[in-house]
Amino acid sequence: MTRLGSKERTIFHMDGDAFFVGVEVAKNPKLRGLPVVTGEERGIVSALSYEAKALGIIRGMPIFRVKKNFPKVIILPGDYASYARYSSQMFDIVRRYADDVEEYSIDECFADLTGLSRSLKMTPKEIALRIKREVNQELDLSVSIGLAPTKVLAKVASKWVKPNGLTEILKSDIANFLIKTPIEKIWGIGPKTAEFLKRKNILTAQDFVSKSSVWIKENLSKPYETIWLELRGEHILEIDPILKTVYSSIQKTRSFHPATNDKTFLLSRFSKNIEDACAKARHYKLVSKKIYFFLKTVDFKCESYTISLSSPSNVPEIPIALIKKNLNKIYKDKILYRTTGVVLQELAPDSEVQTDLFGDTEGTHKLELIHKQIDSLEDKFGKRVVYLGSTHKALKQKGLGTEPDDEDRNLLFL
DNA sequence: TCTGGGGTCCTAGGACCC
DNA sequence: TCTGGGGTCCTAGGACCC
Repeated sequence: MTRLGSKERTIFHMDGDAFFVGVEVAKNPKLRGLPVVTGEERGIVSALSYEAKALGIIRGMPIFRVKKNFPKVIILPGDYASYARYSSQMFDIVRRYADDVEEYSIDECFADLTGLSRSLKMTPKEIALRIKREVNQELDLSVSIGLAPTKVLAKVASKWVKPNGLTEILKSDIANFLIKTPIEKIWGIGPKTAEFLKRKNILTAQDFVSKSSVWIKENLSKPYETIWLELRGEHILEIDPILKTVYSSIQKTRSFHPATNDKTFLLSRFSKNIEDACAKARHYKLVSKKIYFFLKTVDFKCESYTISLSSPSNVPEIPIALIKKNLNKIYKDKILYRTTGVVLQELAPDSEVQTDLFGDTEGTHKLELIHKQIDSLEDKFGKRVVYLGSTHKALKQKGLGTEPDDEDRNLLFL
């Protein structure tokens, strides 16, 4: 009998190199070797090639500045359908070798290689090399891979050599890596905690793991204790191979320029947020019990309010009316706002919710049927062939979002 | 990094109850 | 009239991730 608990693990982490741009180059090899950025549709750089990085461009830089200062850079809009396709092909290659693959984000995955060496007659490093080569040859994508006893260490490893790297951290060798890892580079330690730790003279990951367990418990919350253990080589975080089809919340937010305090306009933005969020909820067959909505001011302050629905729903009409009614809870006259956003919370599968047709005083059921029809129209004719009249104003302003001209669109007034 | 959008998880503290 | 100690549940908000 083997005892899994006591066994050394080999955790694999793979990270796409400049993934969005990588896919663009794979789609169009003429772009190879050129400075390329994506994010045109958002107005800021979301991904950039290493050639673009070498020029001094960074993530989040406004596109207009790229155009002005770096006229030779190729600027592309995001093509998320392609990214998703390449992503799943990439993960499928990992699945040729490992059973449990966790799709952590569109360009990252974890896998447990423990025990595979025997059956595959390869070392973990050889397996990783095979995966890397297959991703390379079949998808024309470059990835960096880390191998280590835990997930947190595997993240350290995959970042060690980039792009196109392969790094293994052996248990006996952990300290050598941690000495050279600044505290703020550790997965799960963000700016706030890094600042706190630095004030305590903890500058590297090695400084961090040298602290006693008591000190960690007294000074930090639970997630940091997990990180502390994992950095010491103790396996805590499991690989979670369940595919993401259930959301616990769905969020839609959009910023606009210039900032405004025009209530009618803000309401139309909320209307669009709600429409989009509800469409996604219907797509995943989820209904929401609570609507959280917020305004962000020009100086990035947030005012929010939560509304509970009398019955779970995924149609936009009722939430929109409720936001309209409650807007004054968060809206102040003289303040300029730059963002509206909504979050559908407490999501549950719509099958679990009994539609109470007799108590349906608000006509919810009818609305659900109408929206199902609209959804299938959109499948056929494209997004936003039909939308609510209350959203119209949000789409009217040009250059705000990604929407095409709306001249010949159909409005639905309810 | 002068700041876009979409997520998750954890905690402190209030409300309420015995 | 004043009062202890403890539990649960919920919510808002912080921190972090890609």
